[in-house]
Amino acid sequence: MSEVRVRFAPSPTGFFHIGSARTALFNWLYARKTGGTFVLRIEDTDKERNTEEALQVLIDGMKWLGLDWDEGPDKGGDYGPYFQSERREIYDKHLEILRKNGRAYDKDGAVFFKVSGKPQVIQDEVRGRVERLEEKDFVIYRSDGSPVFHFVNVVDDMTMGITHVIRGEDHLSNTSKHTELFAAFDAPTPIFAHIPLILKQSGPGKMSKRDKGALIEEYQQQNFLPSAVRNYLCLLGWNPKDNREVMPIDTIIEEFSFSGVQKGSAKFDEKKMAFINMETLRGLEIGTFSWMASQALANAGVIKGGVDEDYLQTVMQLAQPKVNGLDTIADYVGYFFTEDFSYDEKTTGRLQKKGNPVELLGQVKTALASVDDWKADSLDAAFTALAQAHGQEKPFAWFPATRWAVSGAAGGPDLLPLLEVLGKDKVIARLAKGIEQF
RNA sequence: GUCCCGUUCGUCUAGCCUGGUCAGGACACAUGGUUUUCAUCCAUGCAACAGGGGUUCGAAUCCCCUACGGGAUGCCA
Repeated sequence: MSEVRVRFAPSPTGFFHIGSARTALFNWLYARKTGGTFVLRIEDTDKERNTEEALQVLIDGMKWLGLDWDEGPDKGGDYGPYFQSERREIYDKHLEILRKNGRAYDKDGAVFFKVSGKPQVIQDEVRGRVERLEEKDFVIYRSDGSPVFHFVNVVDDMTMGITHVIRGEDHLSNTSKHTELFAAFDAPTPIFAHIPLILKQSGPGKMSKRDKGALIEEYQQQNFLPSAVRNYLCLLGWNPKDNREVMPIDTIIEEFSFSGVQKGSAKFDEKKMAFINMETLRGLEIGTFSWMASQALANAGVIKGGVDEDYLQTVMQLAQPKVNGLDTIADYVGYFFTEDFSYDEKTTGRLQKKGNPVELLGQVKTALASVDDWKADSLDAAFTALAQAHGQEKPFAWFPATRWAVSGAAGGPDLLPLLEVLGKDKVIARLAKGIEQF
């Protein structure tokens, strides 16, 4: 373990915002890169909003993204408690220090902090030297007796031995308040790194919880790969300075540095997110892919109960190179697992316009019924023989109707392997069912 | 209003520190190809240094100004 101690200090609001998630991620990356400690501290001072469920959303999201913490809720640690609501004694003790220093005074029923009047110099790891004068004394305890954010934040960072404060740029202007406080406690100032904000993809301003893609819960629900979401989030505001984009997390940890962090804020791009997700999906081991796909299929109600592992994996071998997301996998390969699939009406109409599907399907059914060695090669031979019997070189004329009859769709995996995997009985039965549709 | 931060293709960005490359890559988009089909794949194309002034033989790169965007200026966090 190195000396580095970083923290993520969210306040549980009932949702996990993408911007918060990225702040957590950058802290986590830095901790893992340096062999330091990643602390999760819960800023649950707002009694009204802080429910058990709200905390759970946060914890689920963190776990889903694979951002494990070394100290915090469920983990404990030597610097607890890790809930601000349980640290009141510590705050009050520190208020007394400031009072003794002559840096805190009462006014209008509240407690004010007396600023030094000196410009605060922040050596920011991302932005370089930033200088700002904190002009006015500010409130550290409200008239209702509760301590305010700036005060508790500094006291917590100080007492928890935080060495690096990595947070959103919206806190850059607040930093002069914080350095004033650290100095007043005669405590060393942590190293700051202010990371850019994530802006909404269209229109002005930062992502708000109402924007599409703003909440980690959405990605969980839509069966995005957590590693892909995490990868994309890394790329929003950081890059390894070469052209690599889709990378394993170990590589990102290895390459991560503040010099690679962007100064300007970045717009969220759902298309790129989807692309990274697809790329990540393609790179999965077939076993992993099959397992995840089966979860998605089960959620969609396509799979009920157990499925034969070998069959599942064979189907997924066809699907993996072509599918672009797990949220649509049920549409793409659902018919492999259930007879309860629907025929695409547009395709039905198109087939009727183009020729006589009933006749075509009847011919295919007869041709395939006599195939005993049910392999793609033999099926190819049977189709070719059928074509040649009708004076055609290639059997392409029979393909669209066949695909439609067995899958209900106009597109999908390669037809012959598809038929092979589906098996003779199902194919013959579905050809018959297809004929009845007209 | 004041203070702080920022600004390269539509988007994410490389290049800037240590001036000299047709300003590179990716997503998106367009066209063509492959494919029975398709959500894949391949090829090609489109497209940017916010504006103005300096410094310099030469500026995306260094300096200044302006504009625009964001943040702070709360007894919110």
